[in-house]
Amino acid sequence: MEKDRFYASVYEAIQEVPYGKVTTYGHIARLIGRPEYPRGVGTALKNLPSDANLRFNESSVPWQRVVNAKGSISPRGPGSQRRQADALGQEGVEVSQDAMGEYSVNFGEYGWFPELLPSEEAEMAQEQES
DNA sequence: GTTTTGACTAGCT
DNA sequence: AAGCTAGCCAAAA
Repeated sequence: MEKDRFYASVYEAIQEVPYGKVTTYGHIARLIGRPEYPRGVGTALKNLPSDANLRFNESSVPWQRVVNAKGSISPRGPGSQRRQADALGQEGVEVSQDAMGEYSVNFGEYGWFPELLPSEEAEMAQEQES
């Protein structure tokens, strides 16, 4: 199904976000060729399986490295924001919390926004050979 | 089945 | 500058 391919693309793209860096839902959407559907990236993450036997699951996909365009951790279930903030802190990403309780990261220091996925660059290089 | 919600965002007020 | 809208479409209701 098309949606499954979309999910897989989302997970694959997120796996290329480097340790200690963060990117946005919108950026992932653009990287996989669906610039108009950043919301789908969020949906895919919401449905990320916990089952360790599956190819894509909570430990194989660095879900914590995805934040919203404002640089903050998107609100969802209670405690979930805190969990993500902790996960990021674990890998050296500073997460600050404002008076409103909103967690955010500094893109200048931690942002990761390539034009192409590293894997795609590799393919491009491959084609150059002759 | 149909309708509403929502890990979103760029563009307008 | 803070808030609203349209567009998006899978999930949940």
